[in-house]
Amino acid sequence: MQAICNKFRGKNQKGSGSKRELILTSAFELFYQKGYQKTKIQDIARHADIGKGTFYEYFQSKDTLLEELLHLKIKEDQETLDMIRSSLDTTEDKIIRFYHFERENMEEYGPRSNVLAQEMMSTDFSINHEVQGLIHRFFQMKHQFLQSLLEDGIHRGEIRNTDSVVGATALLGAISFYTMFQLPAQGHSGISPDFQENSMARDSEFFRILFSGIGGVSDAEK
Amino acid sequence: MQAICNKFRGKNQKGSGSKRELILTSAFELFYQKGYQKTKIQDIARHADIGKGTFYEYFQSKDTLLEELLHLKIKEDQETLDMIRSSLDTTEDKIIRFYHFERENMEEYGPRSNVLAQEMMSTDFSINHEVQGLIHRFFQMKHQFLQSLLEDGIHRGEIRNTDSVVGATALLGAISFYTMFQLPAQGHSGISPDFQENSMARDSEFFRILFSGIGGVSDAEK
Amino acid sequence: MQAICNKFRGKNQKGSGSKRELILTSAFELFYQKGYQKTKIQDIARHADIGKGTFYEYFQSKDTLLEELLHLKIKEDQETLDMIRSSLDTTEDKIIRFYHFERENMEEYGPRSNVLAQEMMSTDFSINHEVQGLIHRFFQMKHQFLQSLLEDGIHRGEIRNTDSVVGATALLGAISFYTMFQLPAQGHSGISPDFQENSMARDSEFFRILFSGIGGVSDAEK
Amino acid sequence: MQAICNKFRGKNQKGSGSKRELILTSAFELFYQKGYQKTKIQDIARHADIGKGTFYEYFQSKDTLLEELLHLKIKEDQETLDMIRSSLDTTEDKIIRFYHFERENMEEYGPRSNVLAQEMMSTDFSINHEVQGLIHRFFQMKHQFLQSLLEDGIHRGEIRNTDSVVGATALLGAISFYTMFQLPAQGHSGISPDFQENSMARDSEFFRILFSGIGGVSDAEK
DNA sequence: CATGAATGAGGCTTCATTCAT
DNA sequence: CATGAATGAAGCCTCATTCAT
Repeated sequence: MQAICNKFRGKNQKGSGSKRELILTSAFELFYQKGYQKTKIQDIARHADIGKGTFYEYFQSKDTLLEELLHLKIKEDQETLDMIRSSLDTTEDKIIRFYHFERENMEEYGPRSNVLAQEMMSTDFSINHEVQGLIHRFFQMKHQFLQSLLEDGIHRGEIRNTDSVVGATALLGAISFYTMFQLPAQGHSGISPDFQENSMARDSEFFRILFSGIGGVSDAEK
Repeated sequence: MQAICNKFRGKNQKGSGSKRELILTSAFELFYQKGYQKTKIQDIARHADIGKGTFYEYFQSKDTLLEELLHLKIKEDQETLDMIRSSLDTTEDKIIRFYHFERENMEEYGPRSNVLAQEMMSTDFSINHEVQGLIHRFFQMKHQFLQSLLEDGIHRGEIRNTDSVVGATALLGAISFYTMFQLPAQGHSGISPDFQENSMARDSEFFRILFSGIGGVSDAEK
Repeated sequence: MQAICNKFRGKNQKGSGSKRELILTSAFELFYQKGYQKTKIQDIARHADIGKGTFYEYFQSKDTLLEELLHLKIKEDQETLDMIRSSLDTTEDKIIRFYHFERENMEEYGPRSNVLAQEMMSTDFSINHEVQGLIHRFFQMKHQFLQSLLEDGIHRGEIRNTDSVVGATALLGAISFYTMFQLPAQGHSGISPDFQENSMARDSEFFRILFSGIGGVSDAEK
Repeated sequence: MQAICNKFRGKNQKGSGSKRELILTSAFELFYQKGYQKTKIQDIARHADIGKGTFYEYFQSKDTLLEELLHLKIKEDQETLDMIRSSLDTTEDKIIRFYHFERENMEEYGPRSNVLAQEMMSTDFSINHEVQGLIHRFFQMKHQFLQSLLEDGIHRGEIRNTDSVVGATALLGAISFYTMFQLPAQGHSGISPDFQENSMARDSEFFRILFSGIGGVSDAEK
């Protein structure tokens, strides 16, 4: 997300872009922390240490900012996902990398266990249709990434022959929640107290579940 | 949700309770459909066919209403989950029943692919700390349900010996997303066009993935 | 203008209409006195002795209010003009009545020598196209009234055979300015100090000019 | 208006004056086209092809600019009017020349049927008292010009013996409106569709009305 | 109890003006 | 002199909440 400004520019761009980037970063962080609605322009300005009016030198509106933020995030994430997809790793490793990608995303912003994605699903976001579509695209992107991963894996024999659409959905959900529950909710202990430690071992366990399911011992083990 | 009022009463309860129940139901439905922020008191009043002032005869504030709604929902869901848990079904069937429970929840309200749960995660909800806690409890409840299901299943040998915390998280995420993506997003085709048909077959596939994972063919199959 | 509320109702109308009328009257008065732009919603609210929010109970926006005000004014004026036109008076008397109508209009509102009409011509008004059109209609109405008066007068032999379009324009301008300059500008003496007295005699002189022009003695007088 | 800067200098004058003049011209043009309120400092700067800050090198404020613009316009117009007044033409010709002067004024700026004068009457202009007075003086100047023309004409026997104050008012109004209605309103057909053609013949008719009035046939014609 | 008219705090946005470069 | 990025006062509008009937 640091490179945001080098990748995308709205119509309002000014000289250096450093302040524009500052606003983007501040806004993104606050949206993660407090949500879109509760983040006031004033908050963004204060956080970026600029005047309220300055915001509007760089962005047409709060809505426009969100739009751009989503565009950027989608573009950026898409690139990362493409890189993972085209790597030479096994399907399993690619999925693990996706998980780490999600996790870094989450850790980078805000102390709350809140995913922008989750928030985006909120219909409170449906201020304009443009944003609605972007949010949709955001999910679709991740879903399609996993889907293509599965299809490729199936083709290569690394993945059991499953419905890739269903599989991608399950994977996305499992990974999203697993990621989300790692961060402690603000002021409340996490979903489970145990979640704060042993992350390495727990991650292994998580992947084992993803790949082998929770089902009873396989016939082979008998 | 129809039975909400018979199960729980806030401090404000008045005589009949029927109007109170009407408000609760209306609010719940609208929150599902449009989100908390975008649902105005006026909307609730209109939907319940009462005056705006009447709302405040039964609830101290919009926040209070949400609090109570969550309390009720938690209580109600808790009861349902307890019933499932104490049934004589196999662990697998219990999980399937949980999925159907989630799905009914989703289908009952609103045309949008919006889960109150998802929305609740949104920090836009965090108007007061009380609500924050409730939202947390809401997730924790489902998580703990699945966790105990897993532990019980492991004990009974129906479930592979897994970390129940991690497993419950993965299950909850997978089921939540799978449920969520079944409903078409407003104005946008669902996450995948294929998702609109063959629900029976797809569900089977989904559960197969949950139980057997996506991993390659087991040794036994060789 | 007093009867405004009985003649026209926007979509927002509430019960009695008396408060709505109060707002309309207050706004109309303030627009006359201070102009549209300089009149703040707060001003209207204070003048009508209501809360700022109350304004929006009765009108969708400041723009909408202006629109309605123009609609009303046009409707009302149109009726008055129709009444004058269809009366049995001579054309000359009808024109005199039109002058008095304009003058009453002016005296009714505000201490300033400002005509809503003049103000309306200001492109500052061009907030939306709807309003633009209304302002245009406003002038057109008066112009057409005078035009039809002239045509009728010519037909009846009371008026010299003139181009009615040109004649109506000249009449409208002369009457508007003559009316306008009667009221002292705020803080400045009127256009001419003499304008404050002898209004009867001056009016006669004005009409003599309208009917006989300023040209030299007619041949008949020689 | 091109000669504006050579004729008048405010307190802020700097070296060359050419940039100052540029700003004045740009501002004047834009005020005519869009109105004072809707013309932003940014617009003026862009139109004059200078930086926004540069504006403030030459003028203390937007208000000050308007003040000066009015001062200049008054001075310039005054000179033109003095020239007309002191010419050897007949009174009738002088009035015709005044009309053409007004008309050129109008045609020179902007496509809108908007007279700065009209706009000036708008109290939206009354940002400070100084400006109010200037606007008043602006009208008074034209009024006095016509008044002195009439008095002179009466003295010379070219004009019927009329009240010169009233006569000047009627003339100013008639000429102003006749001028104004020649230009089509933005987006709306002019006050009358016929107004777009035959300007020569129409002008003659207009002056005939001014000089002979609209009254019935004179006795002599009988 | 029921109502809805009234309210004003609070949010987004505009734009004249300042000031560091 | 020239610039334009930065600013914040001020305006419009929303909506949760109150209160008189």
